Amino acid sequence: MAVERYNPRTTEPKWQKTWADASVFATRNDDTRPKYYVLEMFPYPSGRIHMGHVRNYTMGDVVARYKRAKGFAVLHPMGWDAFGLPAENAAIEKKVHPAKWTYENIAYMRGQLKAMGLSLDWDREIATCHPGYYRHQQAMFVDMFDAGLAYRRTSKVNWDPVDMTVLANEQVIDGRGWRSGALVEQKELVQWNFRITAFSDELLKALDGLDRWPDKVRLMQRNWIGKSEGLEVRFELATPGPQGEKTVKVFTTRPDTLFGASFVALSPDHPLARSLGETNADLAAFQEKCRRMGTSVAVLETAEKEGFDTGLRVKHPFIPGKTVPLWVANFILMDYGTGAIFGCPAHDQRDLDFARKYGLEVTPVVLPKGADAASFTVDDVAFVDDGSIFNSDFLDGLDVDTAFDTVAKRLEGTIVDGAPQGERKVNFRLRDWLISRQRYWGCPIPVVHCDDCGTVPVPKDQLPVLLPDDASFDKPGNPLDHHPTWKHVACPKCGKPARRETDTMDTFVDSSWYFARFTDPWNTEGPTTRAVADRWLPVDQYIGGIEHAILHLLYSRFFTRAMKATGHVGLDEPFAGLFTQGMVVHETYKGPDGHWVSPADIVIDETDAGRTARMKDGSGAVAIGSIEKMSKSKKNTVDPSDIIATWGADTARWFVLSDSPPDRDVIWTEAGVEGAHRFVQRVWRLVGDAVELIGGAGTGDRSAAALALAKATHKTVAAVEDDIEKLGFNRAVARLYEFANAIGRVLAGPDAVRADASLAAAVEEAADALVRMIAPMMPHLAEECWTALGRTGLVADAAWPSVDRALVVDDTVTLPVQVNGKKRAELTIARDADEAAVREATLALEAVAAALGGNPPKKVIVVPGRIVNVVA
RNA sequence: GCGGACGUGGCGAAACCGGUAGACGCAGCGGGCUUAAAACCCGCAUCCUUCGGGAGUAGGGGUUCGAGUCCCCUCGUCCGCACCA
Repeated sequence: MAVERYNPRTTEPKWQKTWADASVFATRNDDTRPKYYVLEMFPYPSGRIHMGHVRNYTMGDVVARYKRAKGFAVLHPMGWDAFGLPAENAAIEKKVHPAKWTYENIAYMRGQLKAMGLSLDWDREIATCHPGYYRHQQAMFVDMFDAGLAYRRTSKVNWDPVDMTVLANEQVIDGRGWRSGALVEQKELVQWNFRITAFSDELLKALDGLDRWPDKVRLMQRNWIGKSEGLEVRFELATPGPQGEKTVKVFTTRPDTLFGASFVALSPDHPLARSLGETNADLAAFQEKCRRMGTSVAVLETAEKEGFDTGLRVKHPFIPGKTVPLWVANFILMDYGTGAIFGCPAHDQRDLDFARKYGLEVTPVVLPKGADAASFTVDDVAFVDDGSIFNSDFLDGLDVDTAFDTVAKRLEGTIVDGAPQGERKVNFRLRDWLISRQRYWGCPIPVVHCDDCGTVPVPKDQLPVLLPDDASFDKPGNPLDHHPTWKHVACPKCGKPARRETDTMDTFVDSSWYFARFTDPWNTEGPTTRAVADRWLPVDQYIGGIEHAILHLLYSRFFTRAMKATGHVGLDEPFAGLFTQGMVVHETYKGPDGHWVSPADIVIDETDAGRTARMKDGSGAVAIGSIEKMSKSKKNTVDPSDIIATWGADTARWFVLSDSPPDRDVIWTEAGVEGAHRFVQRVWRLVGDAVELIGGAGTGDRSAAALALAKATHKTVAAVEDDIEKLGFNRAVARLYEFANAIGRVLAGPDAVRADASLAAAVEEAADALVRMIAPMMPHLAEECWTALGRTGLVADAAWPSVDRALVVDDTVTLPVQVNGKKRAELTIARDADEAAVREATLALEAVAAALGGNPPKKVIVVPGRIVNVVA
């Protein structure tokens, strides 16, 4: 028997055409079967797909094809997150219009995705930069404006004074603009925001119901929202501030430590700090220095803690005559709480670092359990846990919670400057969502500014507000702002000359509702068609990178609520199931000249002595570096198109599913790909070999060999099904390898199969099941095998094999037998044997008897179906 | 700095609820087939060992009849931090 090698290069395009011609994966909105919506995070059209996309879309495709086989009406669409910075950078650097650049990238990447053989409904394809998409986004912005969910306020941005442009945080490198190298300044602009904080509590509470989300993502979102219950305390200034300020309001979650307060600190942008700065040149210089740090929280908080003593003092609320100094400090954020804190160094690490640096008092007021009040001191490590309060007058002896309440009650009842000195307050870390971007390639914010009428939303019948095609990118600043005519319009209300808003929306807005648009992308009247959206949503399984754990997912959760409030959808939570997949990583290599070199240019030699590498062109030895995220700068990328051209899409798909658990990083290796390809050929050979032996009528009782194979088949189907349901693709792959080995062992003896009709029938069943099971993972190979087996139709339309439960469970089990927790023997016994029988059989074992040495066991622990442990 | 995760053979991993650590794959080694090579097939493979056994899941401690799994501490790596997507 000679089976030709399987040739993916001819086979894969053939089946892709077959699927496309028959519209196999086009989903009808009137399909009445139970629905299943599987979605992968749509790509940014950067130019070419990368291995991360291959992994992400393969996983989604396995789920989509599996659910189709299980009888669901599957919605599995694809689109493009098409607005964004790189298109504008390309316009500046390569003089190509962002639209042209973007649409060309989309065309190329669409071809790459199609070559992967994904079961996508391409009829629903959308691009967020298309007016047919963003017009609806503008309409929803107007709805949200009317509902009070969109508003303007002043916020800080990173300003590049040379390029005269706003910089993204990633464009600020060591405090300087990435292109100009100029020191970045903080600048205040009036900008548009979405009122996500209106939903703070709800977004927090609803996390509990998202039981098909990873716990880590829910925890990260919980911490991000950051609900904390505390107290606002107004400290009285010992002498009034320059504007006559009498008090400073701080927010604290630890009022119990008030007696340990040794300073009060203001954000450099706190109104009182500002007014003090007006008359104090040194303070103004300090504030100026703080403003040169950019706006990134990570930078602000990792910077060396610095402060400035204003010279003013505030009165301690409880200790008559005591005052503490008022500082301005660089690590106090104006956006959180009241922009001011009181510092209790003994019980807060950051305050302690600050106090040690500036020689401020450190008074411990919470005593750890068992510590001695007379000798307890705090040196370099703050004590932040619970304990009993001391050094604190009327709080002494109380625990932290009780002291909190006592302080709160006392301050609520104290009147300072005409108001209670303390007020209980629930504070959130979550800030409103700043959506204004001073950029061209984004969705224009549909608003007109009129001197008489103020801020006027563009009426819906005048939407979309289109981007002008003829923008110029060679001048610094926002192309929309310096466009000669675009922003000059008549006020929609009074008709007088007015100005368009020139800010565009954050691209996170685009990706906050695309999943809803996919349900009816053909609707020209509105963003969604309610009945259709309500049928398909929520997304049953959403798959994407962990890097989106907070922002994209939280914004989408908010936007869905906003869409509900404005009547566009009928649900709160867009994603019922979430899976976050790991990255594709690769070894790095440095060539003889010390520069990074591409894996495509080297050869790896593996021997007993280890792995070495050299240049393919013979130019010298290559140093093998660490395994890192694929990146252009380190040249450790692999182009999916090259892989598909060389090995075929099925090989690439199989590899990214096989090697690592899907939520962990997978290391791309050439050897691993070769292994995956060997399996492709192996399946093809197995099916070819099986075809020669099957087709007879397998009737009557099964032989022992046939029963064994049938059991292997049904156990494998049950296990693979379970694995795919849990997205454990690497486990499913391992089981399919084992199953192929089992089939291979039977096919190695073809004469035995020919002599045993029941075995031939079992082989046919096994081959049939194997093909159906690999179909979601290697769809082209599966179709080819399906045809070879003589099946009609497409395996893409075939059902998932059903499991005969009677063949999955065995009559006997083999239990490990431990003595004192160490394995000493095995016991094979009837599966339904009761505990007494297991105990008796265990004690009769030679190894157990020897270990006991004639003494009775102290204890025998029998865990049914699992283990026996004898305690001697 | 804050928040979140991860760490198991030469390598990627498996072990689902606290119950046989290392399934499956990669690389390696030995053998078969072959004039030869590739492909393919079979086998060996955590470490130490006096061959009885002992040690072992980043390191240290704890709970338990039993810990890779639970708890505490330490170390290392990775992700996010609000204008990259």
